[in-house]
Amino acid sequence: MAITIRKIASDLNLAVSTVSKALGDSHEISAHTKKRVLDYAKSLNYVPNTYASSLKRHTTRNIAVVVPEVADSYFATAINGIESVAQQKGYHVIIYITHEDQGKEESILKEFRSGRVDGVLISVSSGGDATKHLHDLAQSKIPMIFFDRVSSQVEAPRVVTNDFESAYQATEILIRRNCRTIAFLGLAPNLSIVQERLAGYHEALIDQKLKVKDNLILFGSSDDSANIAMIHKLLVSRSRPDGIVAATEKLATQVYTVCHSLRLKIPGDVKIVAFSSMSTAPLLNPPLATITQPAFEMGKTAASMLFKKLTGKSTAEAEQIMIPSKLFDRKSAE
Amino acid sequence: MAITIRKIASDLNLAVSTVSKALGDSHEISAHTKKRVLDYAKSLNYVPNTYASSLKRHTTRNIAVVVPEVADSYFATAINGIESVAQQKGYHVIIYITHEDQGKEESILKEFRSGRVDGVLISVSSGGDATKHLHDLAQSKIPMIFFDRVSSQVEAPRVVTNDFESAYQATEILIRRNCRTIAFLGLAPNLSIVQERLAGYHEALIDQKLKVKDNLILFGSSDDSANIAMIHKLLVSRSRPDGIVAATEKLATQVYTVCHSLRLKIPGDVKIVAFSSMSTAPLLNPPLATITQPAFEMGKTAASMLFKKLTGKSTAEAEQIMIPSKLFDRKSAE
DNA sequence: GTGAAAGCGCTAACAA
DNA sequence: TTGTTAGCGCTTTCAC
Repeated sequence: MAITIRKIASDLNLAVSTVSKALGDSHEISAHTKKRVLDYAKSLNYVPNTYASSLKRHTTRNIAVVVPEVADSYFATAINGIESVAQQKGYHVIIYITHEDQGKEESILKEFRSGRVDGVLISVSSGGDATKHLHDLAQSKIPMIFFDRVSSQVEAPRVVTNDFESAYQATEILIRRNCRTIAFLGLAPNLSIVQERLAGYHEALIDQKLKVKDNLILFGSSDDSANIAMIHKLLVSRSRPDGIVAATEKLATQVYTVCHSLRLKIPGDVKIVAFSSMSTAPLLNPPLATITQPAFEMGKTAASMLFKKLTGKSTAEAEQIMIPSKLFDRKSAE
Repeated sequence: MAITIRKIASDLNLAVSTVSKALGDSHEISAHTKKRVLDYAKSLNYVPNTYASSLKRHTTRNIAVVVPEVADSYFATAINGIESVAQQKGYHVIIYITHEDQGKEESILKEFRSGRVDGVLISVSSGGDATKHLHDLAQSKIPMIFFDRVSSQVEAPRVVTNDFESAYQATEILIRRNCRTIAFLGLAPNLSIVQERLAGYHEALIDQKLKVKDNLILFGSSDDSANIAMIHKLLVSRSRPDGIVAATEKLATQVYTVCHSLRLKIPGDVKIVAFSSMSTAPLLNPPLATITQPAFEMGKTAASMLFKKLTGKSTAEAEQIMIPSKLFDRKSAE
């Protein structure tokens, strides 16, 4: 049996409420009693039962972070950012991984109505177009903030990066380096970020009077070998691109793998710029030119927005914060 | 106000206990009543309040994962493994990041006595030698399993990899490739895994009749620029090594960075083998020879051990499971 | 098969 | 300043 407030109260000949207030450093309690309670509690190694107080107060000090994947430098770093502010505020971070599976995402979000968490930070999965579960949660009492992968259908505060401009820049740089057949590799086309990046790519091509060819726009999945096969096919086809804009780091490394196996030279045969937060990008062979998202900052900002909502200083419903990415021009695009 | 069991009961003209049992699919309840309750609950989108039931049952369906870092491929992948079994068992994973700070680790572990989690998986931080907090938790009712970075001072089940043999192999391969001045780069020397790896390195040198030189054994920290400076100093010194065994992937990439800036050739000037789970190791310049730990498996196994303890099929106190790492010989060691 | 009631550990009115 | 008391929403005897 863990030690409870009641035991402290009876041992000290006090009422439970007195002890509760003393522990909560209430001004109603005399300094003397407070000290007595605190000292005794410490000597007993008292730790309050979170569940009891959660039940009573309808608040949990837990926040949920829902991500498609955790072994990915963007999400791992964003989680770091989130955790840094959560920890500072005394909140706990529960991680939910959807593995790009919308069914999982739905059941996860549904659970949130059980009161296990006070708020939710989410980067949506690519597996599907349904938004009902997001709507339901947005409608509920529990605040939700999107980060990175947002849903344009659902009203909720969000933190994003400048995907459109970044993709535009990435494409432009390839054009400037004389690429004329530039492919775009994205994850599922239903993802907001993929749409934005694709649009940026598209516009850059148009602006530079290059044709947009559908067969150069490819969408991967979370199945690695399928992606490899897709990229392989692209790179052996007659319309082999001389430049690639990759919307995720996974796709970029897969391009590297395929190029190595096909003995294609980067950047000689094909140049590439990728959206990626990998710290090893400069160490790759060749160094990978990247659009580096401010992952840590985005996590931090999203968490701060959530805490603002939790403490009532509510951010407006559809508030959006944009934190720009940075282009690092490296060998792979030269 | 969320909808509760009581509302269902009164709407259906039943007792709360009946509803509770029906929801729990108890055999005491008639099929007819069960259906009535279940249907109505579903129509109301009823979700039970986890906190109330946790308070009552003294169990939370939460497990804690305590790691030094999350933006590291080993830990990220291990978390994936843990989450895969937790999700399947209907448990939630709360992530705690110590950032290699033992003070943080202590306060995190202390919180666990509040009943927020049913069990703990931990990979200890490097920042200090204290073990009291680990002892305290091991002594408490809440089960704890070590994975990867264990404490040799504290009795608890653990899952590890064959650090000693792996380091031995890594060192041996460098010797076979004619390295004669082999350095060892580790994190804090108080870490079990660093000790094991160092011992393996040590023994391989002895077995091959090479001298062990203290100035070739270096310990890094979580301060990147300090590590870089340390490595830089090592690589410009008169006793510059011709081989390096790096105990973590961070240190390995830092060696790459320094070598690039010093124009030192890998493997020509210095060869390197590193403990790492990076998926990009083969894509580095040059491809990095690695000891790859079974991160996902280790996470999965640790989680399974924990669930065994939670469900009473208790694993013996000091049970240890070892899952071997694999050596990938690549260009950096040739 | 169903219901009444006690209580998990804590908080917060309200009373003293 | 301190104490009494009524719950938070649920589970679980035990009685009907």
